[in-house]
Amino acid sequence: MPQVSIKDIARMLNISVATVSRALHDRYDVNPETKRKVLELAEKLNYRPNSHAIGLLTKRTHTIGLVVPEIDNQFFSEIINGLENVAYEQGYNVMIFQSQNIYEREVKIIDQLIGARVDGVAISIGSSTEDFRHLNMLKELDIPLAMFDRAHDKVYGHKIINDNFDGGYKAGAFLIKSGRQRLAHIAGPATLKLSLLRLQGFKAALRDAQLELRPEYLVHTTFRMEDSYQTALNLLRLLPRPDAIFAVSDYVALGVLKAARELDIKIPQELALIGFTNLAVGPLLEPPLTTISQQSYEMGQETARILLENIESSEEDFKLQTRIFKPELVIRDSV
Amino acid sequence: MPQVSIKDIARMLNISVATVSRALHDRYDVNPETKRKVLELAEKLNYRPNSHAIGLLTKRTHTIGLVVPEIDNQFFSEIINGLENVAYEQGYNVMIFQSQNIYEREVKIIDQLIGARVDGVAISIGSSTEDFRHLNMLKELDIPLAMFDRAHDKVYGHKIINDNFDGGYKAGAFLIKSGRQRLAHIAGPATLKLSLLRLQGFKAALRDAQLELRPEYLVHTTFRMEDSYQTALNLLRLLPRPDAIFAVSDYVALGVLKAARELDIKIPQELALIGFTNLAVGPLLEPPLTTISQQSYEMGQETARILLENIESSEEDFKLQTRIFKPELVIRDSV
DNA sequence: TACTACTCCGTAAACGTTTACATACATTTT
DNA sequence: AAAATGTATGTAAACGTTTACGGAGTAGTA
Repeated sequence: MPQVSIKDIARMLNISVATVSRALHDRYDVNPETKRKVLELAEKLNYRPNSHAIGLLTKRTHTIGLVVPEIDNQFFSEIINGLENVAYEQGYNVMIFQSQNIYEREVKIIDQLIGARVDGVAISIGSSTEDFRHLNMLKELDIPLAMFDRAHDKVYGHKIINDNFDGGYKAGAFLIKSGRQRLAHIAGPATLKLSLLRLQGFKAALRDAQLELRPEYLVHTTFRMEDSYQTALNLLRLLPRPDAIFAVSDYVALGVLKAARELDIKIPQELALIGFTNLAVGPLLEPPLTTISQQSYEMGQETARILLENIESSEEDFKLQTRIFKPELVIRDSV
Repeated sequence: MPQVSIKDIARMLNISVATVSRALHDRYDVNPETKRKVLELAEKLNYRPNSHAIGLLTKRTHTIGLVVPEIDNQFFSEIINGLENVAYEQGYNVMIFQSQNIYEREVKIIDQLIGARVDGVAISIGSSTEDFRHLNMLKELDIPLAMFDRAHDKVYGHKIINDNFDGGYKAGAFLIKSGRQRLAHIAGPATLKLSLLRLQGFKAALRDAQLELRPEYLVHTTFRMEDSYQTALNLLRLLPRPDAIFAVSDYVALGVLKAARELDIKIPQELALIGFTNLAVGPLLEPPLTTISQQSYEMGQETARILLENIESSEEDFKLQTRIFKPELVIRDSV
């Protein structure tokens, strides 16, 4: 059974497609009796308007494209939730895509979103992306763009980000305050600005306490737990061993936790550990994880709000917005 | 700058749209020189084919719709990953939607997917869904449907599920084997078949050991940790207290863990705990969680394979497939 | 009567793309 | 010389929908 169109309904009722369209949209100039018949038949035949036809004609799809590096990461899935809920309330669909941090995939996704003529794009840029032409193309095509969490200055778009320097500083300061001396940092990919900012904040905290970050205590990893586990193992085998680790994210902290357990290192007695993100599992770990919180759900909401405001605004050049969330220290038992 | 179309290119080169289309598709009957010009201009103007126009004309969108109850649940996000990777390899896009377990949302999502003329739909049915007309409508419209994890017999579609009875049985048998007597079960929503099957399997294991499930030791909850935490608190305050809990999912087990910690109940000494799913955080908990594993990533892959095979098959009535994954016991320290 | 006003509906164009068919010219074959 | 073949391109229809415009019919008004 092929899907019914407005034409089919028109033919069956011996009226024109225009009348059917008007009836379905509850327009004023259509006979109540005709309208009734149309609505009844549409219902009976399970008519659903073809969004491609509408998109083609109106150039509005009421769809926003969402690109995240990976979906099986609670931080991003919470952002998705916040973003989707706001979009949903305003009658927009969200198409979610994952770049898997692969540059080529990201480019292809953007191409598809352009092809699908989405009304706007929200993205958290992948860690391997160093060429931003695909993103700046959106500006040329008048497609509003919002970057959340992972933004880049070379890209024209709104930014919804964390004060990562501040978060890094807070982490460092708290570790120092707890009496630790040999502070280490497992940083994120160097391509990400947030990695650098958290590192800089962390360094600043050390500097303010007249401490220095030993080069061998600074290592980089990806956000995947498997990687960070290996990295942590290496770090914890150094002599002298660090007595505190600031992990660039809670996922990385999970890797440290695993490595510490394997090496039989007691947390927080022998090693203080602080993460970043504030995942929901944090309080359930042993020990419950001290961390720097990011308001992921709220970031998602805010991203949607800014993007939708831009989309619905008729102004030629809508002003670029930057929204910076303040990270907060969440004290539990791992420090 | 509006987006360029094939018409614009045709006008600028003083040729017809047909020629442009042929050039872009690398057809045989087009002058190499013309082709070169077209490709160059298309590149220069950032031409991207309008997928709505193509979808409208060809009735094929190379898109599959994916509906999950919630995305911030590692089980589902791993399924998404498996599914998306397979789809991606075969040149299909995946549009991801969440129903939030809200029936009305699920219906609306299906309507949208029909409107978007997706080539196929994969869904894990929401826990509040009891009317399946929206799903069976897909059959009438010749849109292939695959249900994963949460399927229903009244719906016409492929099934990619777990042997939940077997999983429940294995959980019960293992708890009994470890010497526990007062077994309790925190079950999932009664609307879900998987809840009932896990429960039945669990009961069967008890029966085979001449044990009975005391009515007050059987409680229901949702899959949200907050709910299960409350439920677990109540359960653990009963007298006599259960000495073993089979949680319908790892998320629920996290709630139990939290409740047990709050009531200062030692696991596994005073309480054995077994979950279901095998989340990635399981080994990192204290104690590491014993659980029944579901092969989420593989389930996602299999769902995509079956669905795509159906889509690409030209057969009028492609035979319905059922794929049952065997759950396995993952022994850690919580029992 | 002749006008206006209103109600209801149809016509047709447009969105961007693909493709069957037709056409025009050039080249080869008989 | 005429016919056949080949090459490169154009024409036009189709997909499903919305909407500006116009027209027909009816009813009310001057």
